[in-house]
Amino acid sequence: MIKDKDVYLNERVEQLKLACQKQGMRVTQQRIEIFKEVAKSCAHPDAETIYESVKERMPNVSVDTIYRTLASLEELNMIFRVDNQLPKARFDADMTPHHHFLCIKCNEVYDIFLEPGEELVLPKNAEQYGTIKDVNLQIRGICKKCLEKIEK
Amino acid sequence: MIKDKDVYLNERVEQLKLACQKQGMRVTQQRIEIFKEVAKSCAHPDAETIYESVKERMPNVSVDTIYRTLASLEELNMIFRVDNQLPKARFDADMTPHHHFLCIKCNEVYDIFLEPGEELVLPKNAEQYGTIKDVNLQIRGICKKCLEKIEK
DNA sequence: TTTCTTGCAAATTCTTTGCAGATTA
DNA sequence: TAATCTGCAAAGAATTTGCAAGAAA
Repeated sequence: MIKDKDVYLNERVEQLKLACQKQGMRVTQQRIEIFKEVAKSCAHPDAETIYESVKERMPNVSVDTIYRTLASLEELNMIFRVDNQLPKARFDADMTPHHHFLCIKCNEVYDIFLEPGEELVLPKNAEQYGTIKDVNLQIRGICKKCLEKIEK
Repeated sequence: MIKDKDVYLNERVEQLKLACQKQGMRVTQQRIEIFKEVAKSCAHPDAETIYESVKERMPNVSVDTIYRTLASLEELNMIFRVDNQLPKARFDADMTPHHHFLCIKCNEVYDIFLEPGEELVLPKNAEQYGTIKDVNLQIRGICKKCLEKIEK
C-alpha cells in the first residue's frame, strides 16, 4: 500500500527540521517551503521554476534565497542535483536510490526505480579508481510523449 | 598491440573532415585544432583549458570560436559533453562506449572501460520510458590520488 | 563568387556575494 | 540576545549572439 502523499511530505519536512537542528542551521519558513516545493514535484524542477512556485505563497521570497537554500538543502543531504548537461541545474528530493531517463527532445527527467531484488552491476574495474560514494546511471533518449508527437 | 597515438589522431582528424563534408560544413583550421586538442587530451578539458592550449598555436583564436566549434563538433558526433554538475562543461572525443569516475575532491574525470565481454545491464524497466539513445554511468567518489593526500 | 566561419565586442543566462535589517533559538 | 538567515542590489562566471571582415568550396 502506497503511503499518502501528504503524510510522506510531512515526514520529509520533519526530517528536514531534524537535519537543520543537527547542523545548527535554523528552521526557516523559506527552507521549509522551498524544500516542500522540490519534494512534492516529480518534475525535477530548476531554480527558476521553484522560485515561481514558492513566490505564489511567499511573494517576498527572492531568487538568491532559492539558490542559497537549495545549496543548504544539498549540504544537508535532503535534495540532490540531477546530472544534466543543460545549463540549468535541476533538483530531486527523492533520496532513495534510483536512476534517470532524460528526454533529449523535451528535457523531461523521469525516475527509473529498480525492481525489488534488482541491483545495478558496476564495471569490474570501477573500484580501482578510488572509493565510490555515489553511482549515477543516466539513460538518454526520446520519451514516449515525444515519440507520439513525432509519429503524428 | 596498441595503435600509435599520432596515427590515431590523424585518423580521427580524417573522420572529422569527412563528417564536415557530409554535413556541408567547412573544414577550417580552427575546427581541426580545437578537435585535436580535445582528442589528444585524456583530461576531459573544459572550454577555457582548450582555449588556452589552442591559443599557443593560434594566437588569434577567440573564446567564442571555441564554444561555437565545440557545439559544432558535438553536433557532428565527434565529441560529447561529460556530465558533471559543475558549472564548466567538459568534453571528451573518445566516442567508444565507456563510463566515468568523477573525483568529488579534485574534479578529475577518469575513463572506465568495460573489460572484453563485459556489458552494462540496464534496469529492467528502462525501455518503457522511450527509445534509448545513450547510456551514461557516472561513478562519483574520491580518487586514489586524493585518498593518498588525505592519509598523509 | 558564394556561402560558411571567424573575431570582436557586447549581451545573456544562470548563479553568487556583500551588507544591513529581520528572524530563529 | 546572539547568531543565523533573508532581501536587495550588484557582481560574477560561463556561455551565446549580431555583425562585418575573412576564409573555404
